[in-house]
Amino acid sequence: MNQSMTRFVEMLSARTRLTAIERQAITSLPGMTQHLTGGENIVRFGEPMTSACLVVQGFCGRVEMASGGKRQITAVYLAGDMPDLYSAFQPTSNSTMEALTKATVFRIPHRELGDVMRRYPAITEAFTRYLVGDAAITMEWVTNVGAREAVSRIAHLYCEIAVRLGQSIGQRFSFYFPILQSQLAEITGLSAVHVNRCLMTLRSERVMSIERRMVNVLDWNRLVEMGDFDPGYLTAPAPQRFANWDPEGQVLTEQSGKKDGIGITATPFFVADPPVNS
Amino acid sequence: MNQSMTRFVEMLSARTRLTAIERQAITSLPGMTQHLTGGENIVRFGEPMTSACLVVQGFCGRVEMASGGKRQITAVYLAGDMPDLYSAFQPTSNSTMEALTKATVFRIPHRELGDVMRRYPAITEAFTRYLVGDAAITMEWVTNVGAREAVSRIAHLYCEIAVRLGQSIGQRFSFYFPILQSQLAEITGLSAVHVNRCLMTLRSERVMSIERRMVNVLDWNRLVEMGDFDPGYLTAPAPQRFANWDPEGQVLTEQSGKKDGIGITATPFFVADPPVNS
DNA sequence: CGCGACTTTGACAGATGTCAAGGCTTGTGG
DNA sequence: CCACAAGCCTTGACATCTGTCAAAGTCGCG
Repeated sequence: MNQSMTRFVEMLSARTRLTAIERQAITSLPGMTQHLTGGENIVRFGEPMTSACLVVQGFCGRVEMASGGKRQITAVYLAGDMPDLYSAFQPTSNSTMEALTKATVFRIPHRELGDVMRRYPAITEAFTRYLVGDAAITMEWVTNVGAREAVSRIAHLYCEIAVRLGQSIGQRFSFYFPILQSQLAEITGLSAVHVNRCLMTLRSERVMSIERRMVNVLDWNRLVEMGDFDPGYLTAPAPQRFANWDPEGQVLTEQSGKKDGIGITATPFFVADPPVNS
Repeated sequence: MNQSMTRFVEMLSARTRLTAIERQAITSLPGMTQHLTGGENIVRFGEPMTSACLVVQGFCGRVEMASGGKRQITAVYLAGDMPDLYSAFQPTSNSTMEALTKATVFRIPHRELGDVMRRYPAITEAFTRYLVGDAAITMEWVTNVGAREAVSRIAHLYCEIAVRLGQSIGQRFSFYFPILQSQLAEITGLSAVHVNRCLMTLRSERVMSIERRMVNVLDWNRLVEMGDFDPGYLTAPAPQRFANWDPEGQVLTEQSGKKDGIGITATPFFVADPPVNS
């Protein structure tokens, strides 16, 4: 669990400057580990929710049903993602979430998330920015599915996953992404057969290949080009922070952040309960 | 401007319980009115932003470019929407926003938005829930473009717009939605010619017709069915609220909310600056 | 009244979907 | 360790939807 939680905190930190205390408050959030088999539902559409989950291992996704039983996967979540963080703000599920592969999730009660947001306003901020980042990905998916042709859509997806996994290093590299071709079809809005044809094309052109669930990128530049991929939507230029902004304009270091542990700093927006030191 | 601002506050209130004071704090946000012609850019991709805008009149949208100059509209915003509220949290534009028709927007400086969020934690919450709602729409668009065939996509879009405009009353009704067929094509990921063919089908089957930019819904049930439309994603079941939660479990009325005007209530999460009464 | 911007139509091309069969992997049980 | 079964991948033939191109028709604005 630890590693995925660390990853989650890193993603938050990429958009919001968090102190060590705040980071730890997130890391030590309690929850319940749950193991899932591929295809198993995590939450169903319309259900009331009382917890949000962190993906610890494996891959999860959101699925929407269209008429004729056609399925559309509208989001994919990797280890370290928190797919339904939104539910902490709106506790009714607005789509079905399922494990795309064998997966482990860590369910954190909304109550705990609420507590931590109340104690640390910067964490609320961080969550909101995380949601903003998520929305940017979804928007890019609209473009992917709406404006690119088949091979591009698939190439784009693999580019995105590679970057999100932090694996896109150099021209050639491999990563584990055990998604079925039928699921790729549901992601890209294509038929499974056509996905297969596209993968064959990518393979025969020495751009990428898939062997026993491992994705081998053979020519990253080419893949990026074919996928019309610009990673800009995955990152924020610089981390921000409103809460507890240092009055002197001095950047909060992990040092100065630690002050939160002893008392209230200069300009708190929240009246913080004293942080619990586990 | 007033009417669209009221609409915005209503949309916030649908998801977050706001007091009269808080609502007024939003309503009286200062800004600058700006008039735009159809096709004109509001913000370009990647630009730093210092304000967010409320759509006062007309229709705006986000546009992403794919290779070969193909454009995809990933979101449409109506009067009362705040298309780039996200920028208050992440002040770099992540897509180009343009006026889809002649439009008027009201630009509110981030500074002011930040102020109001700082003073009223419930407003921060409300903004976050608004962003969550926006994301739900975007996700539905992925499904629309990825999993439905041409006529359905178009029908679905019109259903969504009708509901968002609050115009879907009864079996037959009309509303003004002056979008070009070429823009419809950019929204649905189809070619303009094919959009035309689909519109002709809808017309000949007496489901809906378009006359001089007015959309006439002739058979709402049928349109909903053809569009595979379920309005669930547009609404939240019940408004929520964390901030200043009444300790007795008593519901905040506009009365009790007014207490905020005089001082700090029992369990504030924020140390509020005294609200400014304009 | 005339021009420019949209819409409408037709003919044709191309991309992607569907159906169906056969070949591989992978995991399980003997 | 082998054999089998189930699920997944691959391929081919063919159908269909949607895109492209081009021209004519319509609407609205100056």
